[in-house]
Amino acid sequence: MFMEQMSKKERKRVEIMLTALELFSKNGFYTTTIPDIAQKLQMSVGNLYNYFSSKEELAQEIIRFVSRLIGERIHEINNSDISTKEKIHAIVKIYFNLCVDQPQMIEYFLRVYLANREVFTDGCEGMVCVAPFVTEIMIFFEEGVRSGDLRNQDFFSAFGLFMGYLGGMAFINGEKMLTRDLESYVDEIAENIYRALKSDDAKA
Amino acid sequence: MFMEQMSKKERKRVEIMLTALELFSKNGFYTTTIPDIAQKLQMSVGNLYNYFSSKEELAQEIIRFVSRLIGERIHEINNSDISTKEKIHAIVKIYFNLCVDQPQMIEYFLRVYLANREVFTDGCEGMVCVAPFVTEIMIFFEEGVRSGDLRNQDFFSAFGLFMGYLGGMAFINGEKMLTRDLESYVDEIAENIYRALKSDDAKA
Amino acid sequence: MFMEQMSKKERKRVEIMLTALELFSKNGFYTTTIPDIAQKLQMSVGNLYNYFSSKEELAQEIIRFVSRLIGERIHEINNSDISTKEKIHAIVKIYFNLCVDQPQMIEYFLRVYLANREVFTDGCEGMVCVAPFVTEIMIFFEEGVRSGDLRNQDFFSAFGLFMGYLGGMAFINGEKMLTRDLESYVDEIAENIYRALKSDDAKA
Amino acid sequence: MFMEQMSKKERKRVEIMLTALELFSKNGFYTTTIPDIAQKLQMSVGNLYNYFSSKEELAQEIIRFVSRLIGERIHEINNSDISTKEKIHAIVKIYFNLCVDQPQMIEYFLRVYLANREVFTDGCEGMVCVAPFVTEIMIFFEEGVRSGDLRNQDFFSAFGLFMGYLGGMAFINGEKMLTRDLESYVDEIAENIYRALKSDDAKA
DNA sequence: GATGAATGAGCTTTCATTCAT
DNA sequence: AATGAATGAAAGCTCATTCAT
Repeated sequence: MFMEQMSKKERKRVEIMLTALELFSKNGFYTTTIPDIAQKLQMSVGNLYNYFSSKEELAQEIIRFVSRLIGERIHEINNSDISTKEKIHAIVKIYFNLCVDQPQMIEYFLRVYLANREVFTDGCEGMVCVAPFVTEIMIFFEEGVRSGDLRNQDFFSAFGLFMGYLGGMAFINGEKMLTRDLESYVDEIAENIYRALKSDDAKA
Repeated sequence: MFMEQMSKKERKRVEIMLTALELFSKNGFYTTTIPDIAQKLQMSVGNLYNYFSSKEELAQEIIRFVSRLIGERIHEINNSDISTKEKIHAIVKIYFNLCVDQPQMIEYFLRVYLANREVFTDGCEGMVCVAPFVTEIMIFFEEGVRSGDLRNQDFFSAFGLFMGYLGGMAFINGEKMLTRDLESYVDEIAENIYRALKSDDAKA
Repeated sequence: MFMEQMSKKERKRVEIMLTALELFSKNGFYTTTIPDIAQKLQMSVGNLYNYFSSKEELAQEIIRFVSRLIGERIHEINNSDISTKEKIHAIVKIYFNLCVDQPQMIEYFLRVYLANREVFTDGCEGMVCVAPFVTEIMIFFEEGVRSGDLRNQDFFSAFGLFMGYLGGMAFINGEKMLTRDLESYVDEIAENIYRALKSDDAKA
Repeated sequence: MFMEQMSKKERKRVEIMLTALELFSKNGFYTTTIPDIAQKLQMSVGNLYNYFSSKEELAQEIIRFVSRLIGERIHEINNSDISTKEKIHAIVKIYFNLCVDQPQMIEYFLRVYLANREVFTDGCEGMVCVAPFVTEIMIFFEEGVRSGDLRNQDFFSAFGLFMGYLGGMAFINGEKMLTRDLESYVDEIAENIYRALKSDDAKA
């Protein structure tokens, strides 16, 4: 697995990031303390600072990590030989799977990264830290337009729809407001997205 | 205006809420301090506690206030005699107007209320504090379905699309990622929403 | 009763003192706030300051009041035509009755006056504020000695025994450590005190 | 001495407790602040919280410490091969010595522990935190009864006499009301206690 | 690398007291 | 006499970060 080719120090960095990811997602950035993280890792606070020079740097590395990971998943979908409609379905499915299996990642995105912008400055401005992920969505969209499956419109109109919608559902699910399983929504939500974006001459 | 029929104490409460709303939205809940709020109001810290018994209570009252206010705007649209498609357009317009004219309100929703759920417990669980707003969206959706304009689907599928999309655009706009004016997006975004939700036999 | 010959202002002062006595005894001097007292009296804090110029003055007036009241009870016993042994019994009885019927008074003595000496300076030093009560004990003791019933010893040796003992029992009772009713201890405790103080040639 | 076998952290805890004991006794629990204690120790406020998690916990640990220490002194007396009458004398002597040499301890008992019961809850209810001391008095009393030296009576009647009396004298002494040296009272007070408790057939 | 005691600024909250009305 | 909003100093406590070991 990917941990194997890393140095011991890199492996420890990842371990710290995964633990901090969990705590930040569950309890929030400001309500999670460095001692909390160190304790869960059975590590001293002083030593934690040998791996990350500040709480902010740690938070930034985590969003880069998460963005890269989600980006990779979408990259695979972009590279697969399926229709635009099927790609939408696949992306929604991947996203909701993540929400259920690794909720920390999506929660981190919504409740740490998006909500505490003041933490993600100095090297994380704009989209810098989430570029791998945004780029893949952009590729998906442009290929859909080029192939004639999607209407040509402002990228952000499409991006906001796609990501806002999925994020919104993730939030509603996190609040335990859904009566059904989140994964059971995949079909209808993929359908809604497709209807919103498809070109008028695309097949239903 | 509405301030006139209030007692002096109620007016001061509203004044405090508006100032805190501004600071919380701009700087975040945890990074805004009570002394910050008091200073901006030219008021002593102690006196602020004569109006709100804790920072959390203040935050909760603000979300109730904002939800009521946005709910009222949508209520007017629901009551107006226009088509479902036009209602979608009107809601998007209202929302983006707010984003531009009173960005604090939308930011508060996205970055304070949604992001710091631990603050909104004890009287604000689930949707309690945003009910006025959610209810109006629900009414809009159900009337659209009843009239045959919208497909009948799970409410949250529609709600997530609508609100996730608008929230996503507000966020992107707040990040200064858009090259155009947010309000110039109203048409295409209303169109996307309508396409996603409309029933198959509705007119284009 | 005694309230009748007072001015309206004096009556209000007593009312405030009785309420503060209750709260101070139950919750302690520092944990009881002026707003607490005002609220229980259905009175504004500002107005309370028209009657007492500070929290400390209020506390001092209360101890004078309590000391005078207990002093009067003992005065009656001193003036009654009974033996020294019977007087001891009567004082213990009066004291334990008070503990049961008006526990605030004894508690105030033990937990407010004795414990927070820093509050009772400037006009309450030494025994000044409890003189009425101490004086009666002194009279009791000196008459007992003069009559030959009690051994002649240092007044404070006797006073410490008498009052320390009763105070100790009141404390133990307040802590709910006794299995029996406090009043059922009157006989044996009066007996112990008498044995400790009586002169060698007095009858058993 | 006993500090030697402790870890560095335990030694610091004791150092903090002794300093806090002094300040709490002299100035009271509520009028002594954490910054006061830290300053006297030449230590930062934050660091003090590395040793005790709250002001209340600190106060509780102190009473346990004091109770254990006084308990040990009485334990030695209980174990020594002297008459009941001599034991009473020894306990009074030990107690008055403490009052003179280490007044903080007795004052802490009387003015912090007994007076501020609300501080000593959650792990200090009833007698829990003073058990070592109370237990030794109980042992003394029961052995005295068993040996026929003391009358058999309710334990609390005897305990209240013994401890109330000594506490009362300590208080009077603390108030500078005595004209003589406290230690000069040992004989007559031990005598009074013995007279009160001894059995009728015991020798004078 | 690893530890965790130490720092100190800053947080939320409290409360006796004052004073304009 | 009566009100209660206003003050402001100070309290208990937290926590990111440092540093001697």
